[in-house]
Amino acid sequence: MLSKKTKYGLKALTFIARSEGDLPLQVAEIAKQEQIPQKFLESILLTLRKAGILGSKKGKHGGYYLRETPEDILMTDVMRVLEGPIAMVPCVSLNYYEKCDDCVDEDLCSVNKLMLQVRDSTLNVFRNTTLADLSHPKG
Amino acid sequence: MLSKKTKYGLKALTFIARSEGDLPLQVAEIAKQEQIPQKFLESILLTLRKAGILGSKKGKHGGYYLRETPEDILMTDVMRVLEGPIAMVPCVSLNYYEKCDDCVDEDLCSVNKLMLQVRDSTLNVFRNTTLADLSHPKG
DNA sequence: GTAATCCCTACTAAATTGATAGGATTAATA
DNA sequence: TATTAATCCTATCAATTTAGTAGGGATTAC
Repeated sequence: MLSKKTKYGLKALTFIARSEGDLPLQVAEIAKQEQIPQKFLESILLTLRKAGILGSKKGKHGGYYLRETPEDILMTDVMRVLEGPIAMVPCVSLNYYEKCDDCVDEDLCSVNKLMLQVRDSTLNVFRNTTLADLSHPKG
Repeated sequence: MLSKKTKYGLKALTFIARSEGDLPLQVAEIAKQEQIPQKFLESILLTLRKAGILGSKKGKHGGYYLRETPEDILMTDVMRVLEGPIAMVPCVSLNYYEKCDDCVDEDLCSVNKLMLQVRDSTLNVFRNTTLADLSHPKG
């Protein structure tokens, strides 16, 4: 299951991408429009900012904005920040590889074999989808 | 993350497929060979039996066996039984569709748009992978 | 200097996961 | 028929994760 965190994060990013003004958008505004608990959203946007996807401005009239144009924001990056590793098992993870302690030979492991394919196909989707793709009515 | 249940289930199925004798295999044997807690594995194999993927024989010299040949056991079925719906959100699920209560228009929803693609690509893998594929040394 | 806004830490309730425990039921066989 | 070996079933439990809440600190516009 997709976590609410990821779901809210994606919705918020899309909302910001669609607004595309010069002014930063406030958490309160996004939370209201997208029906997301404000405090929860706050922590999510903070994560996205720390990851370099969002920028922020503090104080009055502050808020969040995209660091790059939607066309340049890939889902690989967004999903890794929000949902964690794309691989479903560490032994097929590109960025967080870890050998299973119980696994004698990865080439013989059915879990490895299957999840490798799933990872590749999922990665293929994320690598070819930008925030712009998600923000347009059709596409 | 893939659950241990699914991981163990896949390993057990592969083990049974590779053994391919006439005799049913006992939980204790599989658990020992695959390093799986026996009681946990018991409940997993029971689930697979109730789903029609495994058959069982009770009593002395009993055990579990495949109901079909490995070539005919699709990962779509196995994964649905072990891990649940393949879709990461109910609104893109084929078998368990549910509309999001907060979502005004699915065609405009970025989460829907992205997860639909992920579901399709994952489903494509599962539909084209059989237990036989996972059981052979190469493939 | 005040109001608005992000920033940060800590806490918590509920759900899920990964088991374990104990025994009921069934079947082979001596 | 008694024994043994297996599946079957229910209940319980600890640890972890998820989804949030609470409260305030820091910063900036005006």
